[in-house]
Amino acid sequence: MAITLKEVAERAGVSRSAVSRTYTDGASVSPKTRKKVEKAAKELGYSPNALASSLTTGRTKLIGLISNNFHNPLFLEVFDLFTRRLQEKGLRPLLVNLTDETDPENSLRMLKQYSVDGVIVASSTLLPEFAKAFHDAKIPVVHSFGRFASAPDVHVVGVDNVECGRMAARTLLARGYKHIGFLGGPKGATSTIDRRAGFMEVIGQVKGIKVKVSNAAAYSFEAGRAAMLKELKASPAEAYFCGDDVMSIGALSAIESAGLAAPEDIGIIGLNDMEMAKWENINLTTIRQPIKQIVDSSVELVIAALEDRNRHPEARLFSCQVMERGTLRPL
Amino acid sequence: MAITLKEVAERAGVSRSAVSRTYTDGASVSPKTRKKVEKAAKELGYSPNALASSLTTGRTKLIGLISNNFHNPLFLEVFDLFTRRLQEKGLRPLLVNLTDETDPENSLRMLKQYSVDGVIVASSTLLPEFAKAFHDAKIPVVHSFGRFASAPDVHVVGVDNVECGRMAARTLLARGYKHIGFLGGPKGATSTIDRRAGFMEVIGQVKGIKVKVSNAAAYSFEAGRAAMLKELKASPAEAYFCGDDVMSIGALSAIESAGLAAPEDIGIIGLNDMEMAKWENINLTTIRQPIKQIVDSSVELVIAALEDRNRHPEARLFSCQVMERGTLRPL
DNA sequence: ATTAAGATTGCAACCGGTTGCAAAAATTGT
DNA sequence: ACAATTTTTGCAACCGGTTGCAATCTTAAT
Repeated sequence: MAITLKEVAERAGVSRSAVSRTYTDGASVSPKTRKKVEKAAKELGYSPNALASSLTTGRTKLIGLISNNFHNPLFLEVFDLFTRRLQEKGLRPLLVNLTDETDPENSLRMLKQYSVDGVIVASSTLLPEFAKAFHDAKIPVVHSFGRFASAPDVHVVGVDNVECGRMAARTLLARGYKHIGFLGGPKGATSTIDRRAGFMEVIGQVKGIKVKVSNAAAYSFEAGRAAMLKELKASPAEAYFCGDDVMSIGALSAIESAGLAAPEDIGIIGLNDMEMAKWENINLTTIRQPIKQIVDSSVELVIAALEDRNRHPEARLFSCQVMERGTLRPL
Repeated sequence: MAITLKEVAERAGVSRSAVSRTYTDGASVSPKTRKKVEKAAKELGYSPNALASSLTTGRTKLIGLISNNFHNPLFLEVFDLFTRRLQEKGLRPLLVNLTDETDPENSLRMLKQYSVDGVIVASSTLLPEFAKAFHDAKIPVVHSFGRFASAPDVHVVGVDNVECGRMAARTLLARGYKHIGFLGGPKGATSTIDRRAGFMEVIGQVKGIKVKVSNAAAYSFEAGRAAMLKELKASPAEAYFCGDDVMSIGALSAIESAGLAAPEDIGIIGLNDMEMAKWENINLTTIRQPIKQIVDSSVELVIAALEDRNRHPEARLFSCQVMERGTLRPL
């Protein structure tokens, strides 16, 4: 077993409180005792047990990081950013993979058992109700990449998907496309619903534009490819706004398989700007989500939420930006 | 604050021990008390505090999952598998991102503070010494995707990289390539060193084969692309064994940029078989690492290690397999 | 030198559980 | 019905820390 407070205290010839106070900042310890304690601690190789201390302090510095996006390369970047940022802030991510099998009920209970200080739900496909369950259980929660609401139930950090839809539509129109397609993610996904609304709103304001709407079965390569192959059989549009980058790459692959090319025959604009999008052989024109800012802001917000448990639910939105690359014809 | 044991005990009209025993399997409780306790617990919404119990039991069911591969898409799959598997076994992954800035010392201390039951180091680029530090600190550790050693210091689960190198060489030779290239990952990476050894061993046994060896700066798209662009300037080989799939895709992109094609002009064989490798527009011939087996075996091994702390360090190797796709000329 | 104020210290109770032990209750056998 | 077992139960100590409080020690001021 590891070295304990008591052993250090004995070796240093002081009380257990003295040792404890040495490792609690703001506590009163004389430089002399501190020195003695630190010496003893070093000799024994002592490091305080964070879990034991959490018992009395009520803080574990554990943050539940919940996601169900373990197949979207963007989320590898997201996890990278989250883990780094949390580490920087002295917090530890307890990772939960919300697969279809694990029922949410269960992961909530588990996170309660480990008394996490707060929870970050990182997913665009998860329902707001899920995040709300934590809120109801009095656990500070922020829904990262969640759906915007003007009076949210829980803290949300993400992008305005409606605006993304508008942006995509404007981008396509500006390039003179007259017959355009919305190739969304799964029909039920709130992100898809919102983007579609913004998209149609802009298109609706312009005369003489033909629109096609369809949905892929998932935000995945295969689904994107399948959906585009289907499009290509019926009369395809001139350019598509795809659900996300992975789907876009699937669509590009379908276009290529059909002996066509982007942007010459069909234009594609994606969404996310994951690292891969700028690989030279993909070179995808896409709408960038500022994931670093979203992550940093989420962490900041969860910290704020656990400092003030009654903080009013807040929505933080970041604006996206078109990354001009090679899958849409030039302006 | 959450409901505690004591409150449940009072409500159920039993002692605290009775409540505790209700949630400890193997403990002796009569069906009658159990029922009373469960009723009270349900009414109050009680769930036991795992951290408090860890104090006396010495088990947290927390497993440190350490990695530095947050830019390799394969590792998203790996994390997916690890989190699922650990969850299935009732264990919780505490994720640590070992960036260049965070010194290892630090993460060791942190994991001690959270008294994780065990640690899984998931990385092929991390030195065995790092994993050993945990071993020395008496924390059960398995180095997943680590370097094979016949008398390992610590549990290792992975593939035999020397054999992978041989396999790659044989595959290229079987296809009649006479001038072949080894385009490794970073020079110091043990995985690269081992694969190169196996590769050269096989090549050395055959007469009349010309070999070129070079290294990319990292297991990354950019590095793979840069390295291949450099190759293309000097007289390139007919086919290359690339460090991994991401590098391979970078190399393919370089080939394409140069107006050449794979496999017609230059053949490529990668390593890993990440999901993306089978995307139709990539269609990479590669050597598959059985990551599911590696992950499952790692979890099993870390569990075994924490049940028997004196278990002798063990190396578990899995064999790889060539995935025949479209970037090498046919047999 | 004396006193008041401030800083430091140790005691003991507590955080939310677990567990060895002995007493109490239930079960078994005759 | 009674003794011998076996099960169940509560007490109390403990896990590794924190913290309010009162006692002690310093320091500064008169």
